[in-house]
Amino acid sequence: MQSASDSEQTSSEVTNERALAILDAAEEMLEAEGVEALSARAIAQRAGVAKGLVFYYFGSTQELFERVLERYYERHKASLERAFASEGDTRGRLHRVVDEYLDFMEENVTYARIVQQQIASAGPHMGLVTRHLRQVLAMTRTMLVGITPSRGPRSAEHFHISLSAVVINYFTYGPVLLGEDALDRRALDERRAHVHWVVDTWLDGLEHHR
Amino acid sequence: MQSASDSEQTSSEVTNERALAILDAAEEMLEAEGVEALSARAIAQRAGVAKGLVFYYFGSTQELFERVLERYYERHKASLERAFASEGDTRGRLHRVVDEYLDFMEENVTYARIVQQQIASAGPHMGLVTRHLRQVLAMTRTMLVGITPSRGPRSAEHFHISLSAVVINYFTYGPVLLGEDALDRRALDERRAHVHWVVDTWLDGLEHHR
DNA sequence: TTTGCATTTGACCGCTCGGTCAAAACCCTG
DNA sequence: CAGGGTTTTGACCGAGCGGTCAAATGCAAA
Repeated sequence: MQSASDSEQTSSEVTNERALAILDAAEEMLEAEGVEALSARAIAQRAGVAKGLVFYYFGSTQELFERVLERYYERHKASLERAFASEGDTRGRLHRVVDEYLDFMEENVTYARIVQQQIASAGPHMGLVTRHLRQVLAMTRTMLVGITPSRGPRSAEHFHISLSAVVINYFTYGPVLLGEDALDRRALDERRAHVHWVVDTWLDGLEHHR
Repeated sequence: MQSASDSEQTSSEVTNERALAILDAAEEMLEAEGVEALSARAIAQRAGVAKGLVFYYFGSTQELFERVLERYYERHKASLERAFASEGDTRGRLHRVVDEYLDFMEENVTYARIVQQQIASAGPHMGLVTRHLRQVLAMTRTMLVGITPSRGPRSAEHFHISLSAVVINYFTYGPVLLGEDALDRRALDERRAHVHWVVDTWLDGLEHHR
């Protein structure tokens, strides 16, 4: 096989066994220790592999990190598309999207953290993150067409930012403001009810405004 | 004068001229280069001072960073308290709080970034950030008493998280999703209108629910 | 002027980082 | 078995980091 570092460019799969081990190790460390604990040495050790192999397969730690982000995003996208494709009126579909979004975040709090962190710090992976987030925005936009005006303070863009803020920030701010049990089952269900209430209130407000 | 590193503990002022220069330099660098560019060397150079002085006055780079955070927070708090203290009914006061919040964020985007970053990365200054954010939550809570139920999905806690999410995230996600001009005067005014609409819709919904 | 303390300096230490690379190990084919 | 490409290793490099500290400087009181 060729040195893998130049054999793929976009979001193609990592097939090689060792490369996958490295990728998994990186993701595990990210979940367990946080992004600042990541280093080629530590990842290699966790994967049971020599440090050089990280660079052999991924070229640089940055590229490795991007592959981890890609994997997260693929799951995120698949999860949302499922909900977007569902049947019913906009209100019902929107509730399903929100549920899917919340489900995903429950199981991937780390993803929420990384994205917020990258955005807030203008980190080195902004290009990737930008591309991803804009695709999600595009989904929301097509879904809200006909419901929201195309410009102004009630445009789909504003709702998208607000809604994803309401969803995502709970997972980062919640534990800080309410204590660690903010991510308990009970608390999460309560938050879910809150988000659904927010969605309904907004939709009512939008209808009323027309 | 005593070695300043142990002369103060909480949020007391930095009076010394050189210490202030260092503090200002740190804040400037934070605004200009981002948090990862911060280093004792770089800050000292920008302040026109030897590196050792940073440790002489602040003990460690961590403590220096905390002082920068403190200063931001003092301004934030002062800004919000002004609005909370205003006259009128809850709706009017809430709009004033939101306006003040938006004004503050416009002028201190860096603060928004740092806080989000610390929270998202469980950074080394979580204790400080937690203390600050909880004080702000306490303000919101007292303001919404009688309007929101004390528990459940429409509690003041949920609204606080949602509202501050809607306010703050625009400054971090906006430029990513809508392009750099998301922070233009025009775009910011539009966002302001959106946030006010959100507040009104929520208050209407809350009244309707009682 | 001398003494003593507070302030200021920057060379220096130990450490970790990302990344390189020559050599070793592995593996398939002739 | 021999040869040759691929994969894997880990010592090594230069750079930057936070932090220390002995020495230099400034300064005010005796």
